[in-house]
Amino acid sequence: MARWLVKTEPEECGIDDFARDPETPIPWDGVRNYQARNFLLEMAVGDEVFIYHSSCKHIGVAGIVKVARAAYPDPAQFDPGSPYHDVKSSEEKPRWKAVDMIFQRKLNSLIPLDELKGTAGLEDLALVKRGSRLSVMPVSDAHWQIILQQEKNSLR
DNA sequence: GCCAACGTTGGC
DNA sequence: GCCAACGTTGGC
Repeated sequence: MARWLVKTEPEECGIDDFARDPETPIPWDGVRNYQARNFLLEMAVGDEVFIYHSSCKHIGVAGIVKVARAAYPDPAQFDPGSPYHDVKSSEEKPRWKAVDMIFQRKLNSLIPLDELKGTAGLEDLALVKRGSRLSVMPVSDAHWQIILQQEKNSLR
């Protein structure tokens, strides 16, 4: 099983939106970057995913969701009314993908970005690298465990 | 294929 | 709101 991290603006779709209806998968759409899309394509049902809140008051890792449906053509790319519409994409040759994700749990407390940056062992995580704009990224087992350990540490 | 211009991301 | 960093576009 692989593990991932995705960025989102909580105003748009944060961990609380998953928690509100924990039995219902939510489409993860609107990814319009090739590197991020390629990671979406690698996701398998059951993979665990950190939800990271960006561009907001409390920036950091907020919770965990699971992949509920593997990659399929993102419907938004065909919708002229959508901000994610892509005129260069077609039903025959869809360019962009979506996956569905479902709630797993909220972290006991949000792990802020500056804590992630200050933690030994996370230097290689794309998230903490300067200028990184990648919105979907793999998380190694080691990185995953370090971040969960931070959650435990914050309880003390 | 190069690269300047442009639009977007995202922390601050 | 600012702006640095980045990805994409399009002329050549």
